[in-house]
This record gives sequence, structure tokens and C-alpha cells, in this order.
Amino acid sequence: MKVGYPCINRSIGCTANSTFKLASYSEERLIKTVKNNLECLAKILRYNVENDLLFFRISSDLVPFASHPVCKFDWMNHYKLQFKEIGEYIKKKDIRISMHPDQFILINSIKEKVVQRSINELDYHCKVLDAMGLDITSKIQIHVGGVYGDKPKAIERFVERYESLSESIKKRLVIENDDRLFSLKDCLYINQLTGIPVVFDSFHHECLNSEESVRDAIMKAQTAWKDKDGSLMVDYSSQKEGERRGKHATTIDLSLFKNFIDETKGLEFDIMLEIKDKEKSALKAIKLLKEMKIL
DNA sequence: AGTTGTCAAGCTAGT
DNA sequence: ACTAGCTTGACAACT
Repeated sequence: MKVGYPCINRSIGCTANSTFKLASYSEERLIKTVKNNLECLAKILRYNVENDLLFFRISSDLVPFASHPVCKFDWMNHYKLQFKEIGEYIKKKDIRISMHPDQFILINSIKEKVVQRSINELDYHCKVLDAMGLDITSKIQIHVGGVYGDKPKAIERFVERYESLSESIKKRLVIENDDRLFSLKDCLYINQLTGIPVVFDSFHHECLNSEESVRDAIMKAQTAWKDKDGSLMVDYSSQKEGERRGKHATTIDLSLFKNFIDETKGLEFDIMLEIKDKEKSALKAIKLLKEMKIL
């Protein structure tokens, strides 16, 4: 089991997701920003390795506006060496990597323009992982998309569009159960039709499910991952007390986390803690897992 | 220096 | 018809 957190580290004083407004786009600005982001990403990964955090989500903002028409700059080539060095470190330390394009990325949209933009954005994510020379256990996770009042049709459109994607995207793309529209069961159905792996999001599953237990859900999600895809990826979070249903916790509740670990004992997966205070909670989780002799 | 409004992009549900 | 919320943060313009 590898443990990690997404995108941002608050302990080391720099970020690998710094961006700027489209209105202030310039090649110079882009070059400067990407340089900073790559340097900081290397620092974060070193911090993570020192702290036994071997799962990390790279921010989609690593190269701001990379898939936007305004960007004509060949960032991949310009920073070839830096990408390669980071990739070599990731491979040497056996770090698991994911990326998660945001909510605007829908391959099942009813608008052709949205689909095309989404594909361009997925292509950008692939290029980042390819430039690092990472294998296809490094995944790009998205949600299934919109329902548009007809779920079977929406799924049909997802499957159709998925089949028409380039091989390099298909090799890395995975779907994640969400908290309102497409449950784990829906995602596993899509897996049966396409073979696409399914990230299990435990918190979304709490919000929307077909009454599977966590253990049962994880075992089912595992069947969607083949050897070449690596271990099942799990996103873990819990409800923020006293807040709207679906709101992520500020810091990890270790007794809930312990329950989760007890319930899934013996099952192999990598776990990402989607909790507001990021590496702080991840460190607490690592400490607990060591005490429990799981790590 | 500190504060506040705003940011490329889509969709759903609640008002 | 409009907007908050989503992974939110943090950039940029204003006091």
C-alpha cells in the first residue's frame, strides 16, 4: 500500500501549481511559471520520499494553459531534461502518480466543442506523464460526466467516445465514482463495456452507493484493474462535521480512518487522502499505519 | 502591506 | 432565471 495526497504541499514553501490569468499570458510568463512548478515538484517529491509518502497527484496546472489555443510554446521540448529527471526520480523511488483534470473535462458532453477541448486537455495530461517517461500505472482520472436527463444514453456516449480516443490516452485514462451522478456500480458497468479501470472514491461512495460495504466495493473495484494498470487507486476522505453533505474534512479523523483500514485489511490498493490539510493528514495516516504494522 | 474580487472551461440542483 | 458548489487556491487589482 502506498499513501499520498493531492497536488499541494504546505510545508515546503513553494507550489507546483502556480498559474496566472489568461489575460496576462505571455511566453515569458509561461516559461517562468513552468520552471518554478517543475523545480517545486521535484522538491515535493523529495519531501514525500523522506516521509514515506509514495503516492502523489500532480496538479493539472503544472503547465498553465497547455491545452489552450493561446499556448503555442513547445514546453515539452523546452523542459525535456527537467521532465526526464523528475520521471527518473519517480521511477527510482517507485512513486505512484495520478493526475486529475477538473470538472470541465467531459468526454460524454452533448456539445462537440466541449468534447474536443476535453480531449485536448487529456492529451496535455498524457504528454506530461510521457515526458517523464512513466509507464501506464500512472493514471489520469476523470468523472464519467453529465447525465443530461438520460443516464443510459450518457453512458452510451461515454463508451462511444472512449473507444475513439487515441491509444496513448486510453492507456492512462481511468474513471472515478462521483457523489451525485455515476456510482461505483455505474462505473463498473462502464468497465465491463470498455475495460477502463475504476478509481474507488470512498467518500463519494458514502454519498451515492448501491449499499455495498466498503470492503465489498473495494474488492469489486479491484477487478477493474489489470496487472499493467498497477494497484487499485482509492481516494479517501470523510465528511466535514456540521457541514453540507459532501464537504471534505479539514483534517483527518483518525478513528474513522482506522475503521476504514480495519475493514479493508489484507486488500491491496494505493490510497490518496483528499483532505484539506494535505500532507499534514497524510503524515498522521502514515504514523497510524506504521503503528498498525501495515506499513 | 493587506484586502478583496476574480479566474478558460461544464454540469446539476436548489433557490 | 440565476447561482453555489465542485479538487480550491492564489493571482491581480485595489486600498
